[in-house]
Amino acid sequence: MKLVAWNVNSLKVRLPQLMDFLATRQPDVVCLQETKLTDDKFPTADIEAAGYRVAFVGQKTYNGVAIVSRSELTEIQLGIPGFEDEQKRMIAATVNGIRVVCVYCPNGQALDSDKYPYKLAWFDALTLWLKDELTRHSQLALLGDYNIAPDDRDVHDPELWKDGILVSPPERERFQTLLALGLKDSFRLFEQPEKVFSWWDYRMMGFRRNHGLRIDHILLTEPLAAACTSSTVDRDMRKLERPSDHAPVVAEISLVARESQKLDFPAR
DNA sequence: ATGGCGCCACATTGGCGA
Repeated sequence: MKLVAWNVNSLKVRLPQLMDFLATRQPDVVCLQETKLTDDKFPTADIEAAGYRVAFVGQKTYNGVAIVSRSELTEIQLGIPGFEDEQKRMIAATVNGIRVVCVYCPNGQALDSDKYPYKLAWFDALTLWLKDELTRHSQLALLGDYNIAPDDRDVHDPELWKDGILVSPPERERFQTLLALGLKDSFRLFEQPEKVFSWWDYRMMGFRRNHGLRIDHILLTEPLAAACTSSTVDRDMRKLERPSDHAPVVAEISLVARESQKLDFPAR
């Protein structure tokens, strides 16, 4: 089972790339961020014609998230329960027994911006809800654009970014708090090359020079982490004409391993 | 290295992203 998170930076502009991605990569689940579309403009027909189902929630100009899936989507949740928010940044659904949580976490803009405390509060609300959600779902995947580079290994030039937005200690603490819920960073389950990133600035030839950050992540609960066979970044999508500034991140789960896990360690 | 690029909207410039 192939799970993907991709910040498309406008689904209107990137729809042809998404259609090509579905046809060539054959993913099972794709979590999209920054669709930037109101629900009445969402391209449901195109996605269904490609053999996928989709659940979405969006708004004009900013934010917007969606889950594209080969299999049925049930228990769809829009927004973080208990957290009042105009911004459409979270959608969750159950697919093949896996609770899929798709997030577009706030950017924060700058440490002295009003958007920064909002970012921290948003993560706290997400964590509080996930803690509850995890009591009901042993198989949960948290995918999306976290807008946090967890470690200096995830930053092209740690000195340049030191203590700035996306890497500040309070943000990194929020990421660690998610891991402390029992989630694993799928990318770090495997030996990886150095300087693998998921986002590169459009300016200054950021991609060509690999001046990037790893801020898009797929976190997995233990049963899914044990069944995870690979976690990679699909850099080829960043090489296309008119690319998103983010590349898709991909995790593969062995359904056979997942099933044997369930037999070996039944839910308590 | 202040910006640079790309996307969006009550647009032809400014806000925002990261």
